[in-house]
Amino acid sequence: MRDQTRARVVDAAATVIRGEGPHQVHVAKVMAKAGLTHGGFYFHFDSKDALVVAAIEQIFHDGRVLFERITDHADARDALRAYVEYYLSPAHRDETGVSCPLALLAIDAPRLNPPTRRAFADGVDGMRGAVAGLARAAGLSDPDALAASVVAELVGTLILARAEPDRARSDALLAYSRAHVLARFSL
Amino acid sequence: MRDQTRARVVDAAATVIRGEGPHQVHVAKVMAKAGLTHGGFYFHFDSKDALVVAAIEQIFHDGRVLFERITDHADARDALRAYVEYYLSPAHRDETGVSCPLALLAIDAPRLNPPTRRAFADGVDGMRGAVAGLARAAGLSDPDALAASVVAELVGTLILARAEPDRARSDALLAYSRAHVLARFSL
DNA sequence: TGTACATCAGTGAACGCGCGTTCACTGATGTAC
DNA sequence: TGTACATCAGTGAACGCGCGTTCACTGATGTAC
Repeated sequence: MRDQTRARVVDAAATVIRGEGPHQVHVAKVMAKAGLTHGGFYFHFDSKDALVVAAIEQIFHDGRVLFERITDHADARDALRAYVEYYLSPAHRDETGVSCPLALLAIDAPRLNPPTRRAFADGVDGMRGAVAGLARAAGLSDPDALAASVVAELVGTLILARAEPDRARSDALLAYSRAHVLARFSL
Repeated sequence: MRDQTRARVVDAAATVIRGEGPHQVHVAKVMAKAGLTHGGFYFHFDSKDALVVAAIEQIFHDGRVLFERITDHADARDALRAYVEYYLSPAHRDETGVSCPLALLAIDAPRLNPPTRRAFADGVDGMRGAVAGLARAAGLSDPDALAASVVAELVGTLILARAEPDRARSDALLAYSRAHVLARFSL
């Protein structure tokens, strides 16, 4: 019961962060989203910051699960293609639920409190490592550097596509980077 | 006198946004930074949001001036090279003053209030247009699409380089993207 | 040139509200005997 | 099996502080005559 309630609160906070950013996490709002009153909050968390840390870890966890589901192919080249095509799709750009943590949090990362920042840095390492692993399995040269550079390109494109108010131009931005990244992966 | 004071307040707000993000702009703090008391704030601005809009416009203006200074070369290829090399330099990553507005604000853009969001979208258009102009002058094919894609790559790399706590790894990230972007510009 | 008045560019106190945190209390569930 | 008590998982009121906004006021400067 206790663990389930806590998980509901963390999920509610993660939803707020995804939709409105980390500084819009407010105790009473998140507790209400979870169907509770704010008074019981400190039975589950030491502070609001502790909740934010837990929610960001949850966001990275959800991101990893999504990544594994999308890249679940026997062939590493198929996995890379599926990943890039999903990452730079209009569906991913418009997704309000589980999505890439980096595109949600990267600019705020240097300003977050130390434990939150560590949770972020660990998440980025995991992401880059996973892409590098696929690149290595696909026989591409210098997979670590390639993965780091491509991840930066994917994240930048997704962020700017979400910032572009004109839908057609946003779609074009995604399409161009998609073709370019696939070429970099020799796909 | 009035205009000078207002400009000081806007600059103070821009400094706060650059260092701490748009949601850290507080009337009393910004006025104190400008050497004033908070009571006089509404003599210069209609609301706090109006100040944020003005500060973001200032940030884009400063960014354009910086861009023009760096790309002030007779040859378009020299200008592109200078731009990319500065953009992806450790100095730019560590710069706390005037810097690229996109790398500071892009994730927050969709959540800003409408006038602020418009100021952001106009700024992005100006940036992409400037890079596309240089690409066209350098004789590169499909300059608009190339500019859009490269800007996304630059922004993504700078954001992630700033988020990476390990300095050596951050430097490596910049170096790899630098080489890659210069190659895309045939430089 | 001097006087009266208006406007400018602020100051500093106060208000009201939101939000993080605390705390006394409560009904439901678990445990001892 | 029933009774007494402890613990769990919350509720709801209250506190204190920060922050956006308002307002009465003030000394300095500008303008009319």
